[in-house]
Amino acid sequence: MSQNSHNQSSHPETPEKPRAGAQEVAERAGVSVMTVSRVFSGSASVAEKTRQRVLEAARALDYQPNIAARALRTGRAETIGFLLQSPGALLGHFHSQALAAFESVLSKHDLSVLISIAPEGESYRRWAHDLLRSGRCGGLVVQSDEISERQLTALRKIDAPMVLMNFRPDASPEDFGLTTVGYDNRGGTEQVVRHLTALGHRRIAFISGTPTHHDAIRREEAFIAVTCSMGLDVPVDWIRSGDFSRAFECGAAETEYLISEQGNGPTAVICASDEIAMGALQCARRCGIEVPRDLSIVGFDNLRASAYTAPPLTTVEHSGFDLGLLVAELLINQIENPRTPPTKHVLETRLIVRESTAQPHPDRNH
Amino acid sequence: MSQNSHNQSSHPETPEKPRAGAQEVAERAGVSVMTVSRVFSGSASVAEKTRQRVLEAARALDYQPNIAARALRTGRAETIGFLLQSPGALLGHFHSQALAAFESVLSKHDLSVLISIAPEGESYRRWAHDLLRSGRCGGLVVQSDEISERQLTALRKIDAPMVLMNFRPDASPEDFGLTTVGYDNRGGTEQVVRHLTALGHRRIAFISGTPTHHDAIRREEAFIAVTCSMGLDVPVDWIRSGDFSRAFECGAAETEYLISEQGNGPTAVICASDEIAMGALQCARRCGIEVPRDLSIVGFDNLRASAYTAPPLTTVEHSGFDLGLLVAELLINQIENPRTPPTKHVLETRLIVRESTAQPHPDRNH
DNA sequence: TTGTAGGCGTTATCAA
DNA sequence: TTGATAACGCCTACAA
Repeated sequence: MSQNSHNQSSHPETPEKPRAGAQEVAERAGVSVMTVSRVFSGSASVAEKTRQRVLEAARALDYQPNIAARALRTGRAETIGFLLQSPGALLGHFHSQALAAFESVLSKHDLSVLISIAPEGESYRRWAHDLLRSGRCGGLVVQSDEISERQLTALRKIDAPMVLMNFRPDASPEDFGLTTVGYDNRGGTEQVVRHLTALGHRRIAFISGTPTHHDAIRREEAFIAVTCSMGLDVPVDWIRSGDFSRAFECGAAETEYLISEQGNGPTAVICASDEIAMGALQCARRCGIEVPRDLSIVGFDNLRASAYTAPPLTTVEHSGFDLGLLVAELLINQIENPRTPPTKHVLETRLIVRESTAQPHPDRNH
Repeated sequence: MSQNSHNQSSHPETPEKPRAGAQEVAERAGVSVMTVSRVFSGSASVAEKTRQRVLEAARALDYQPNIAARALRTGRAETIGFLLQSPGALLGHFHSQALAAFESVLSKHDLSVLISIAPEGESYRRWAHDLLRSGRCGGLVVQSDEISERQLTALRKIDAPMVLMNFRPDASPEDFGLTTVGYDNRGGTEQVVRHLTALGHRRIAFISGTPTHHDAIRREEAFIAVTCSMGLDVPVDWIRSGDFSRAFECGAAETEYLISEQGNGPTAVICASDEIAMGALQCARRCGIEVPRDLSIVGFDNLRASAYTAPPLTTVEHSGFDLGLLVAELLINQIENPRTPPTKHVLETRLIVRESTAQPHPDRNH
């Protein structure tokens, strides 16, 4: 819409003119439009004195280069799409944190961030493709927590700056030809298991997340691999599948199942997220199971609330903020060097020990 | 960047051409570019048969109208800026929810959502103004939780579709000339106080949020007004100022202060947010104060975790999702009817009674 | 219902 | 270091 009737500016000599273009600025500064263009795009060299005159004229006229004209002319969109798989994705603290960090870096590079949530029933590829093709975006960040192999293959065909955020990074980047960033879920899980075994636990259960979610898959895989390599015996029904979108409920329900084998159940439960762990905590409380005396519970994510649960939760920290910074950096690099080969990045995680874990109670230990 | 080398499409007859324009589509369909334009902008009527031919040609060529050219020509940006006051704003579940809802509505109208976080040390007005002036945005949603009167006055001068999200709606819209949407903090607070007095509480304290935050201000004002009108005596130091950005810590610290007056302290504490209440809950637990027997605690927000605290939290629910939907609706209306007078909207809140509130313990009651 | 001409504001190219 | 010119792809007139 942009109805134009701005006529207040901190500058005294403001005109009533609705919208100044490079032409007006040029006239006022006594130069050509090209010089104005050069000053604002920073492309070629302009004599310092001329530059100042142009800038002054621009300020007086409240001039801003028209982004649409620029995009049309250069064929480059100064906007990066941040693609989320579902509306719920925004509610997770990690994507929010990543987005905030991402935006802060991009805005410093005069790049805008466009948010787009996956339209129901449309292929990932078409969605991403359309954003690029219409000129809306010059690059993409794709939240790929639950992306399938097929969708991934389709995405590879898209030739534009792109970073996959939180794709399960088990293959090498050459294998799928895309730059990815993710957490070291395996390392985090291993730290948790070692922490528990060091306390003396041998009977450890696992409550997983959404079965298609890469974080859940990786954490579960790692749990199995690590417990196995340590010679721990984990009954198959101690690995419970869960659902991140109904984390609390599911944590409670699965915990109820696990503690039903009185005296024979696990002495510790590792949850694929802190929210699941909070559900587990409530279930234990309701059933009269004391944490950590009767049961140790561990989460994953280190939400802010996790230091304030009863008892405070032992968990694995990983920073969405760092993720966002890294994604921004990689994307900008791809824009500046279009032929950069894809790379894979794994961010560190850190075990935070609080009060929800302790030695197993002697009565329940072997 | 958009290096063009897409050459895979579900359609068989895909060309190697990098990027089809309306011209190519027109040729292929045997019509003029104008007809193509009409088909895609839906502006004028086109014979159904022609329309189909054009659509088919477009599909074959993978044509998408160039958004920059359109914006340049029409002077209309099909992008709406969603302006946040701080990176932290994204972490609150309400803004995330609102954003998700907002995006879902806008995308149905072929409008894009641009995220922008307030640059440090730049005036609100300039920030908003630049986004509009550069043609990046055709309208704005401004998160105004902590906007000052001065900034507000400056914003009024901007003439573009705009909605203020969560501005303290105590003046009538004509007074400040801007459309605003917010929650009924007063009503919510009143419900909480009535709930507590109905249980028999007479000694009620309040832990507020960030002093400049409109929600905190309104909730605190409402608390004072309601307790006063009910003849409750609230010592001045029972109204504690807080900080939403350090909510947990501050909830714990202020609660510690409040319970230090053993036997003479409040029997109930109302917190300006659930996170503050979680801090309060932890403090009580640490100090051996049993909730709700010795102290009732109420929050505000109904976070998902609030049903899983120990004990589950009595709180006030308000929907960020509904907020986002309403904001979208109002903004679209302003775009379609540029001269719509500003309006003010207040969303309902709802008391959720859980287990953190109960009758005051006889020993501590008068 | 369809086509023709022109220009939106910027930058690439070439010349001075 | 600066300027003139053309073109980016689309849409608003108007004419047919």
